[in-house]
Amino acid sequence: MLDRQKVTIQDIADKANVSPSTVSRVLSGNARVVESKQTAVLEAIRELNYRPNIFARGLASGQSMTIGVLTQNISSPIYDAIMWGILQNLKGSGYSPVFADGYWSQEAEKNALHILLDRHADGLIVIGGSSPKEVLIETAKRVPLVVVGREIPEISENCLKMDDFQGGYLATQHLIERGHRQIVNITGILSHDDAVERLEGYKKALKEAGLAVDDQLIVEGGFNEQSGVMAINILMERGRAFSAIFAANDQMAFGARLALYRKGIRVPDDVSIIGYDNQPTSAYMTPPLTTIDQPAVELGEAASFNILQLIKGQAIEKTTFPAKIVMRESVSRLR
Amino acid sequence: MLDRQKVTIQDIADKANVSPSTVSRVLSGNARVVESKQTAVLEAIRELNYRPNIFARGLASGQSMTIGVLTQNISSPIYDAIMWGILQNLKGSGYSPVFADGYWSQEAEKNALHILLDRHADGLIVIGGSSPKEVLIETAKRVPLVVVGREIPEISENCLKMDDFQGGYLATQHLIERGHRQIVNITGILSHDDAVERLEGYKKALKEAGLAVDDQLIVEGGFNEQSGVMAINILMERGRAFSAIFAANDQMAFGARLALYRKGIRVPDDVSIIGYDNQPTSAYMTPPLTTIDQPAVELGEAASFNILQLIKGQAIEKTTFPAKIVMRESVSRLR
DNA sequence: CTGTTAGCGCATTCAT
DNA sequence: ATGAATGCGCTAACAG
Repeated sequence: MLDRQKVTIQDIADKANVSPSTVSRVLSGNARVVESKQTAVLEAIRELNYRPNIFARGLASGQSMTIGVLTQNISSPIYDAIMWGILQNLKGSGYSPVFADGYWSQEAEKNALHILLDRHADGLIVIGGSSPKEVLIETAKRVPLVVVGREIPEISENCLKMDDFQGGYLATQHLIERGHRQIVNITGILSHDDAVERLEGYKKALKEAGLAVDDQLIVEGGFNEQSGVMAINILMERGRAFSAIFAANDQMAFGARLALYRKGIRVPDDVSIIGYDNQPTSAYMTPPLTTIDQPAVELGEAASFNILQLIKGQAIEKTTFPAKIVMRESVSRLR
Repeated sequence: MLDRQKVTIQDIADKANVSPSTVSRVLSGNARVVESKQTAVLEAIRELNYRPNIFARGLASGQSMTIGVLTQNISSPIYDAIMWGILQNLKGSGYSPVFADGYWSQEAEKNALHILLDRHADGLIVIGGSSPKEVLIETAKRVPLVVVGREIPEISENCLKMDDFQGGYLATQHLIERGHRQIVNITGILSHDDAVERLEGYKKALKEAGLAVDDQLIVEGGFNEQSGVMAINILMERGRAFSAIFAANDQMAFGARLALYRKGIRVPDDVSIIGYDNQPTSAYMTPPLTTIDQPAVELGEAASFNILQLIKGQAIEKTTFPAKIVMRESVSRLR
């Protein structure tokens, strides 16, 4: 055992000729301390390079001053944007984020949730995921919770989400309006609510336009580029003709686009594509991709703002993030 | 303050008719306990759904049972792969990883390091980064440390890295061998050692072949796709002709490729590209990209293996990861 | 405003 | 093999 953390609050107290409590007070800022002692303590802290022991602090106060963030895949661009938003708003709040990754697996996600709970996170931000809603409802009773990207009626106030159904609807409608009738849907992981909703939106738009929902034109993807590529292969094998694709996120849209490109199929001349998320990278990188806007950074900011409010015991107001199409040139009009 | 964590070790002791010490013993497994009491305790734990308080445990034991991982950008594919390797090896070790992100900024990185230290991580894995080496040397004295992707002579045993110089050299040599003489280098962030080394390797290969190093053909990138795109724009403005590009990572190679594509320049027919990292996504997604292999998962596995060894006070053996070219069809032979 | 006291929940002596 | 006692470093009443 290394003996770093040798200097304790008592050492500071001694050096500054005050009691430990006084040191604690200037540290927390919860009570007034005479100027002279204040500076003496601060000076001692600096000289001795004192760092509070978070274990002792957590044990005594019951708070960890951390916000647990449960994600599905830390290294996905959309999560990156959300996390960025979270960080921005947490800065200066005194709380630090602690991340745990669900790796798109329900088992790992459960485990990650436990880790966060065990670490006594003062608040929890759950981004998407496939945790049974009962688990989240139960969790919400024990600790301030904000769920991003899912709508759970029982704890609706804790949820922050875009209208995925509407997004899927708009995307599909956009294609229909442009004359497309054989429209593919590359869905997300269907154990995730948002994926299902986007699919339902797609179906609704078709039905509303009097078009049949053709299962052969629906392929379940995995929210990553590879699955977009594979989806095209699957579609080719099925042999159904199509003139447009609605992919449930930009990464899959991107994969699909590349797969088409390799087969010599042009976008949007031969096939139109619309994605989802409006990821900066997609926007900037790919040949222009029409997509549905997912205000990820804003979602993240709202999430951390809300969790802070909840921790402070203050009310939160429900913000809604409407679905919105961002048009670029990956959809063409059919004649 | 919520009163979750109501059930303590004392509750278990009471229910199982033993002393708290005994409960602690079965929990840690550090001492023999009679079978009957053992099962009684386990039963009580299960029934009361007991979870140890990590603060109390950390305070009493001085250990956190966590490994701090300092990254530069959690959401970068290469870090993702490294982290995956780390996770694999940590599983079942009793240690959990805790992540902190340096966001490619020295300031944020310093902060992240402090966070990890404050959390009393029992070991630290620092992936790349731009922390002054003095800081790392000092840190290594206080806590078991493994540095991935940097070579620091003073703590060489703690370092785990590929030969970036050799990688840059090989990549450039490969292009030269194929007849290219005007070779662009889109470098990484030059405050990072690995970026500098790849650049130096590039220069060495040029000189060795009797080619001049032309500053106009060198562009500093940011290790992401966007900077690859921008690099091409910058090059176009400069107006220097070139027939090949060596990009210091696959993401930038990818960006460069797209930028070229948009300008109607074909790869590899008009311009050859070689990347760095051999990222699965690149390999799978982009039109084949010749690249330098970066065994990220293996690096991650080695890192966590080593950190575990260090914590146990056991010796580690120095593994070397040689640079290796992975050839696909993004480099053509010039006639 | 400040010092004193008493735990927070657990691991770890030390006895037995 | 097991219980009792002690303390990890800090915060939060409680007095003054």
